Parts: sequence; structure tokens; C-alpha cells
Amino acid sequence: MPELPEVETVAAGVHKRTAGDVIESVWIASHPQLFRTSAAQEVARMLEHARIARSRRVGKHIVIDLEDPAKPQPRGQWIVHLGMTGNLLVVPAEAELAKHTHLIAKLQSGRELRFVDPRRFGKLSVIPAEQAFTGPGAEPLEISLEQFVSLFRGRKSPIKAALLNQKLLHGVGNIYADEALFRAGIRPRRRACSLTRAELARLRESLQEVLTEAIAAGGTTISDHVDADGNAGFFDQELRAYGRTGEPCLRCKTPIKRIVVGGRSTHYCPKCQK
DNA sequence: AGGTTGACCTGGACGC
DNA sequence: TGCGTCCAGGTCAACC
Repeated sequence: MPELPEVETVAAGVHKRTAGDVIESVWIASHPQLFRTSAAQEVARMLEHARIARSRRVGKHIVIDLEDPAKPQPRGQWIVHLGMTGNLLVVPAEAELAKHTHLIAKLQSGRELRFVDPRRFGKLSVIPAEQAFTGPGAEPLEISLEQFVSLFRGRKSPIKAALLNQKLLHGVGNIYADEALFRAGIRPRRRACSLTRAELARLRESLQEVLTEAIAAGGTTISDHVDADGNAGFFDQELRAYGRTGEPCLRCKTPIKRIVVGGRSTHYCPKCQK
């Protein structure tokens, strides 16, 4: 499900509904692979009796700032990665329990913050307050043209694969990589280092544009992305390349082609994208 | 060291 | 209806 716009939608929803609320107790299912960097008990200890100060997005991660409820002092950060099918929902305590619910944080307000993830590719961890979480790469919406250009200098991998590399830019996933390359008119298989400065400038513009539009639409719902309230996003109606295999290009009517780049399914217009 | 591939999971869609 | 196959928005370890 989740790339930058979807994670942004979820983080904003969680923030709106839980800021200031206090976690009374935590229930965690026994799936140790969800807790690669922090043990489940560590997560529980950090969350229990903490006040939720703020929730925000960094790359594809949701960062939840926790503080001690007595004195407003930072306690730590809860880092949530939604993986492929993960979600954070804020629901009334009596709401039906979804299958694959792996964590429930009971809130003072009577609601519950629940982590649900059928495929269990998601990851939960906690870090101390003084250790600021910055994510693995650069923010696509804030990066300057100079920085953007330097990311791809000397990179021999296909530009599509480089866009998906979270250590370069974090937050870009398969859908928006395809969409940005379509809008910029660049072939996904081009070596990153072969792109001219003008092409990279176009790519950066296209990427920022498509991400911004998708955030405004509440993200793309292919099958299971919903916001903290359970509402679907509607950016899937705006997709021009992703998932349109065989359908006419909206610019030139040539059928959209599907290939595999870096092991990921990739959609592009063989005529418009050079 | 950088680049590529398969493994990790469940479930939905499709063909027979 | 049921069974097998393929595919999926993301990483990350293990290989070349």
C-alpha cells in the first residue's frame, strides 16, 4: 500500500486524532519479525503511559513523538513502517477487531490506536528522544535541484531503480516512480548517470508535482490503503502509467508497456518516454 | 562498493 | 466449488 503520499495521509490522520491523548495500555501480538530493531517489550515499555505529542511522516516512516504525561518531557519516538499492507487506525474501543491486528494502544479518550498488517512486512521500533529520526535518505519534496542532480551522478543503475533506492530519496515507491518518469518523459531503464541536467530538473519537478497532487487526493488506494479513519484515497483515478498496461497513453494513444526493472513491475509509454 | 535477485507473508484474481 | 498459479504499493540479506 504505502508510499510517501499514503504514509503522509495516515500520519496526518493519526496526528489529528491522537495528539495530546495518553496511552493507557498496550497489547501486542506475538510476531517477533515485526520488531526487528526493538524487541516487543521495549516498544510496550516506551508506549505505556506515554502522551502522544505529535505524529508525522519521515520518508515512508511514521514517527510518533512520545512524552511523559506528568511533566511534558520527551520520552522517545515510536517509528512505524507500514510495509506493503500495514495500517494505523484510530477507532472506538468497541470497534470490531480486524484480522491481522498486531498491536493495540488503548487511549485515555476511550479510543484505540491499532496496527493492522496482513502480510506482516511492516516494522515497529522505538528510539530514545535525543536520537532524532531523520530517515535513510533525502526528502523528495524538499530537495534542491543541486542535491537532486548529485544523487544520480555516477550511478549506473536504471533511473527507476535509483528512484526506489531509499538511501538516495526516501518515500518514493513503485507507483510514483512510474508516474514521475511518465510525466517527465524519461524511460525507466535509462542509466541514472545518463540523464542530462535538464532531464533531472524535469524529473524532480514531475516527482514533486505527482506527490503533492497525490497527498491532496488522500493517496492511491489500489486494494487496501485507507487513512486513520478507514477512508480510501482517490488518486488511483489520476494514474497515467502505473497499472495501465495495454491501455492507450493519455498523450499519444500508444499502448502502455509493462516491463520489469530492478525486479519491480514498471509501466511506461514507449513513444513519449525517451 | 554498487548492482541485482530472491526471500519474507497473506490474499485476491484468474484459469481450468 | 476448488485447486493451482501468479501477482501485489517494501525492504533487506546474500550474491555477482
